[in-house]
Amino acid sequence: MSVADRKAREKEALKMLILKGAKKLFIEKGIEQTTIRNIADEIDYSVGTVYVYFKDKNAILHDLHSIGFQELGGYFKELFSIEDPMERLRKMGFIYIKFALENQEMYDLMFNLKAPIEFLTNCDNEDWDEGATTFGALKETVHQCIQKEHFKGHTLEPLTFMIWSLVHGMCCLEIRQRTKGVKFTNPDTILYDGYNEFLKIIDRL
Amino acid sequence: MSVADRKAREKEALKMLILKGAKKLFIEKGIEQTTIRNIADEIDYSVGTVYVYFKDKNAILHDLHSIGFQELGGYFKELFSIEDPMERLRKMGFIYIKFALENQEMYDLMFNLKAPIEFLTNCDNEDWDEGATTFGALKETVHQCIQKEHFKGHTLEPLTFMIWSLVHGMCCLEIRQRTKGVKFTNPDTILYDGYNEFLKIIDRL
DNA sequence: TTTTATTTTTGAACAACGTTCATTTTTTTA
DNA sequence: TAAAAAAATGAACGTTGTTCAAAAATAAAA
Repeated sequence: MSVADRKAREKEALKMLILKGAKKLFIEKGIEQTTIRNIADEIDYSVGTVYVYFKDKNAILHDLHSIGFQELGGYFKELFSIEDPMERLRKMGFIYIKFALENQEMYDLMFNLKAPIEFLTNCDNEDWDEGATTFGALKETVHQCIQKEHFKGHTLEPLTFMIWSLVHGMCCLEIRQRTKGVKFTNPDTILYDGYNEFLKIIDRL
Repeated sequence: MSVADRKAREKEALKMLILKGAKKLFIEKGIEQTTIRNIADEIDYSVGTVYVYFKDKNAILHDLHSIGFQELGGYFKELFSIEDPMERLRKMGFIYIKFALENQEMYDLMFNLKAPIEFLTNCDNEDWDEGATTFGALKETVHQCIQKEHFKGHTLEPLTFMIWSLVHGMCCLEIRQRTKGVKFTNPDTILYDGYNEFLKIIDRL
């Protein structure tokens, strides 16, 4: 019994080692530039071993995308202590942007790359649980704002989606380099400047 | 003299033929799933010929991204006749979303894929003219709104960027399939529903 | 027209990729 | 210590983007 247990633990450990190596290389040189051979080299195993623990590259990317959501959850932790939902909403956006800028490759993987969603589709999995949960957290905060008489005349779900899109859009444009070359007056702070315009608006709602 | 002219015209024609074939396949089966060999087959030329007319795959993607901006310009044409800048701003967003939904692969290429920007970087080109021009058009409309006493207390460039991000974010989430699996009540109309929430807000500003 | 020069097109060949799987090595069990 | 099971291996396969010497087609010169 204990042998099987240890084996299971070792299997899990090696799986994590692969993911850790993959993440390191992804951050170092980009996801597209990282090959399975690179990952195998990084952790001193052969290519074949990687394929014993992961069906394909999409499976690695999906698991790493899930880890990304855990890390985003870590960033969000400090929000729990904020009572006022409007205050929490404001801060949530800032943290979201901060996470995206500090973890660009992971953010790309979580919200932009096709691989994690393709993996789910291949597994006949209709739902994107990580996304649904995170969106649910934002929706709950917006819901509380509405209960406190904010956002009069608005509909919860579309409003929440609009807010998500607003911050996501900024992060996306930045990470995919669409803010470079557009000749902003203040390119370095445009994300936070843009978000502040949003804050100015909702302060009045 | 006329021979050289004809040759130049033929060169241009073949270049366009390659782009046309590439675009067809991109729309049919996706950009990532389309190979140079596919493109060559499509237009009954060999692989080598494609490389005579384009430095690499990024060059094709960049030229096609420029064509995409021309097409977006076509969608935007009807905006010129709208006098009221607020009305024009509202409609601009709708058309932007419409373009994105009706030309998903092209939109992805224009605003998401790294290839066109990588191409510019490789050519030591700092500027992304197509993006800057389109952003400029939006900025001009927002500027006229401000002149008509709308958006009091807001700063032009960050506000414009925020609006762009809002619609881009929605299109991006949709195209990259992040709206599927999140269990929206009305997944089919969420983009327009979300944008309508934005319209409700700016109607009061 | 025939020959030479130039331009255009070709597709085999290369390195690198994701992926597979028969074989080898290691570990567990008898 | 020997047999069985599990884990790890890396050569090999099909595809990819890309290159480039050779071939084919066209233009210029004779």
